[in-house]
Amino acid sequence: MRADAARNLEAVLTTGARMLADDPSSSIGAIAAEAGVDRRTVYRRFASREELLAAIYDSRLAAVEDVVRAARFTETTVPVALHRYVEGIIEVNRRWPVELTRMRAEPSIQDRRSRLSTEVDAFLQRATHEGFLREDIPAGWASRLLIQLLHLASKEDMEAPRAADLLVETFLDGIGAR
Amino acid sequence: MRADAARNLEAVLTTGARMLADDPSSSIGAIAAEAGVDRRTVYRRFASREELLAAIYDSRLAAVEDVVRAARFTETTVPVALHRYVEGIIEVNRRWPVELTRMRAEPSIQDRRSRLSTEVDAFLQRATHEGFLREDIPAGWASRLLIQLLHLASKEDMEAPRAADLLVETFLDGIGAR
DNA sequence: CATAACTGCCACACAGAAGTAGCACTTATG
DNA sequence: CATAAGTGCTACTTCTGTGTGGCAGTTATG
Repeated sequence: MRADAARNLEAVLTTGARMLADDPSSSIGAIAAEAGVDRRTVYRRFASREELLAAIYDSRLAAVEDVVRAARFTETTVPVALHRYVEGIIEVNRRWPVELTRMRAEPSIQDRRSRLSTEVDAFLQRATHEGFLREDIPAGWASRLLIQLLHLASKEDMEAPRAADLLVETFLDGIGAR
Repeated sequence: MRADAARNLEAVLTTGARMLADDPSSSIGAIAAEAGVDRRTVYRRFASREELLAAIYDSRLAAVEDVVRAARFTETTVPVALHRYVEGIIEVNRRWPVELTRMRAEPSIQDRRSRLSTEVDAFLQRATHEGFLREDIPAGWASRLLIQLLHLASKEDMEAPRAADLLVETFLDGIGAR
């Protein structure tokens, strides 16, 4: 692929992610215009709107997979892995702010998604066993809470590392006074 | 208004809220069908799609206003008011699961919305002064965290009071082990 | 039960977006 | 610099959703 074509493709994907996060019904024409490209150019890469969405979602998923791999959930101490994971996901959320829930149906993507959440769940369970998390909370609450906090921290106007610190502190200690 | 007409109107509003929360681009036809009503009936009440959305949003806003009023932010102790507020909003979120962010532009609605968030912010500030919340957190973090936790707890499969307890506990203490 | 209110259905014009086709033009790369 | 890759533009068809009109039929309410 030619270098400029790759640049255009990248622009379409990231711009699309940003616009679709803001308005899920954004038209291909609008996305193309915002990316500085003709509508026809998008259709040369993607046969349909669905394919573009799948490609955007795939980009996000790949980025998340990289973060999970780099976090080394099973090989590092809980605090270190948690910080690496949180900081990484915040950056992914900012670059690929796509609402994951929108992509039901795609079986292959669904599969990768559930594999990731299994890994995170296992990590949280390990954290519980090692005494970092309370044991008297409903099943699933920790993981859903973490996801929600990640959405929140990603939108916060601060550097990813600081946002990650704030998130982890809130996650573990809440914001109640001692 | 005739009683059956009122029932239909109610069905259109609540069904619309539910469907639009799931897919913001739901068509009026789809909403009408799901509500067991003809598409034309919707257009007899609302001149346009925008008006229907505004009416749905207005319903939610009114419900939130009721909850805030009933919470008595300035007249009750912090823990009691917080619990009342949280439990009330969870119920509102379940009956009117509309994404508020979608309604930018409407000036009158925007106004009521900002008034509500001002009241909540003032309450959280009072809670901080009275020693219930930490003082060393960034401005706005507490209120955005609370909103996010409310989304999370509303989707949880448990009675509103239990979900409220879990939320408040997480809000104040986090989920880290002592 | 008479009446007014309300509804369902068929039909229509209109707008916007999806997707497709071909051609002239530009530009990265060997 | 020659060439193949890539792009922009105009135009077209198709489809779906919005919004409107009219009319026959049903139903709540006095």
